[in-house]
Amino acid sequence: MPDDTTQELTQMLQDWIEVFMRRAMHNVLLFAKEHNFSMSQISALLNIRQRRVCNVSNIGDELSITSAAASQMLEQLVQQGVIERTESPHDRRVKQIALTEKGHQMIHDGFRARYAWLGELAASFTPSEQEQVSAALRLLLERTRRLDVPDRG
Amino acid sequence: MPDDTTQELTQMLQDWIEVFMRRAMHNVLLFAKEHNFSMSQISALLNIRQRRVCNVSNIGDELSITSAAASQMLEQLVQQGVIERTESPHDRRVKQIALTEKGHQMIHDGFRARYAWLGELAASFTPSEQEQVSAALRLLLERTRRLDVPDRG
DNA sequence: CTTGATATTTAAGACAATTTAACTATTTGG
DNA sequence: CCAAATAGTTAAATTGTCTTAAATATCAAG
Repeated sequence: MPDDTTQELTQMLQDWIEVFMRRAMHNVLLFAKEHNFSMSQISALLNIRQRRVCNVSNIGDELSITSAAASQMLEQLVQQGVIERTESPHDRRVKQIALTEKGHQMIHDGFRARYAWLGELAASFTPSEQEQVSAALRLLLERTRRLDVPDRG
Repeated sequence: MPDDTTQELTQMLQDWIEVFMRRAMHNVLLFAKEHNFSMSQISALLNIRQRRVCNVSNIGDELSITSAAASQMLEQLVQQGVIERTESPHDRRVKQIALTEKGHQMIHDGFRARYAWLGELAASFTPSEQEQVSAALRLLLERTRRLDVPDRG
């Protein structure tokens, strides 16, 4: 049974995510429409970005689609020049997928443009509040990233 | 030109959102698959939940689809019993859309189940850290909600 | 070298979401 | 009361994504 402060923080995190989720969904839908990406492709791009490099079936597994579907979807991303597909030097059956410079740039710009409101939000705090919130987010980030890489540091 | 602490906080928020976004996308895709909802439907449900009540074209505008498409999509949600569609008393042309009790429950349960990792995350902090992070999130929430309702309080 | 398994690709078809166009019902403004 | 505008629905056609099935290429093991 979690104690009071744990419960309160959990609730706080859930509230924050609910509020943020709507904005995120809206932004993602707009970004997708603007760049002619499907939702799967957006999700794939975010994944590739995180992993830096992966293969076709990784993406299929992640999105719960067949690797045939993943292959077709990734082909479109290659055509658009946002990812590159190279033969793995270790196993010539597998194709290594990675973002191109253009792909990196597009995602980066997308985030910057889409989250201008974060700048507004940040500026609405007093300097001391800003430091307090920054410190808290730093803690959160560090722990969350630890969850992303469960083993082998 | 924003000052240093504003910039740092903005960067922190962006980093947090990037990390969170991947997890959110993954969770949303799973939730959609599980309940047989399209991405549009998920987004519609979140919107209806926020607005409490709205009409068909509101949803169309929000998702950037025609109201014909919105009408068809909402019809499915009615069939599944998660929203209800009633005639507006003020203007009999418009239909008021709102979540049913079942719809509320489903979204609530979905959040709770999907974000169990937030409990883990919360528990990984010391009590004093928990209070620090809670306080920061409370600040963030309050300001963000203020952005959601720009005018007429 | 041969057999079986794995990674990916391709083509064909199924299915779902969206648009277009036509239509009904209702309101608004002269 | 009438004409134009608005909100929503329906059907047909379009589009795009996914699955299935078959094929290719490579690896791993005997």
